[in-house]
Amino acid sequence: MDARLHIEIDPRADLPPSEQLAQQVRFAVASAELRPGDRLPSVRVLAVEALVNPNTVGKAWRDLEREGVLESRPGDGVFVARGALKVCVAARDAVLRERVERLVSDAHSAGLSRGDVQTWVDAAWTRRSGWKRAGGL
Amino acid sequence: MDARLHIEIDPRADLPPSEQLAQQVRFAVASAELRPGDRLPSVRVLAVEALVNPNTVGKAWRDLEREGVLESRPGDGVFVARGALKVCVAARDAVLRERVERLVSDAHSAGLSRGDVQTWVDAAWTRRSGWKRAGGL
DNA sequence: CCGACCGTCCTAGGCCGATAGGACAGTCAG
DNA sequence: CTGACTGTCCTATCGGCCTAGGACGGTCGG
Repeated sequence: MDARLHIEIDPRADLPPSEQLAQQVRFAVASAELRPGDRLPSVRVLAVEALVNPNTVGKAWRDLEREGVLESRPGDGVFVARGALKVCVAARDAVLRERVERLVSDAHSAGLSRGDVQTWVDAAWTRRSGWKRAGGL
Repeated sequence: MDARLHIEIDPRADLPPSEQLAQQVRFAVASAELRPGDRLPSVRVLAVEALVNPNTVGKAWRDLEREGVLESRPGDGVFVARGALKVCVAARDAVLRERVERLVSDAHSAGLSRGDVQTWVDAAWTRRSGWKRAGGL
């Protein structure tokens, strides 16, 4: 039931730490790495691991609760909510499609060809998953 | 010689306005839309068009000058520097490859397949450039 | 020379988010 | 009950970045 998730926060990234935290949870739920009923690390424990302030973790948890991803039981812990998977899959698709959109838009206006981007995506994917066939998960 | 570039700033984006400004100039140079010797709009004029503060434009111009992209001639204007193209192409590739890397990394950890991303990229590109062949510009 | 434009610089303020540190109540094992 | 844990809340404070407004000197056409 207890989830051990390897959170990695980059304080210098474009997104604020609390949002990085929330997104990593959303993605973990969407990929079924986190499942409804799982208990997340406590605010203070995760704050130490992720090298952020407990309030920052609390903000992420609160945001996710408002989205229906988490369920908070004060005095007990925070848990992945029942309808979380559907919410997170939708959020994941929206976020990543938007990023693809902006990437392509910028690449296009910067003078890159379609093939350049395709090649880079392919190379990055291969580098990450070795030589497995397309159709991961 | 005078460059008319359509700058679009989103004050709510992840990147601060001055950085959006700088990147749009870098990309315009990389795509040869802006060429060495071209004069850029004055700080105050562009500030009005982009709906930002003149100081914000000034900061972007200053950053780009430090990179060797622009050349500032006080009392006259700012111009695209001689070695700008090489610098901007390198910067463009670095920035966009990094974004591809993070996109693929996130998509992978979020449970998406390689085909999902490839399809999205392809669709986005086609939507943008109609049905032209690969190898745009 | 003069005036309009240019980039640069400086001070002050506001906004947003993370940080620091503490206080509170609920839950649960011993 | 006690103590250790849980989430929540509140008040500063700090930092980055944009905003506001003004002042300075250089450049150039008339």
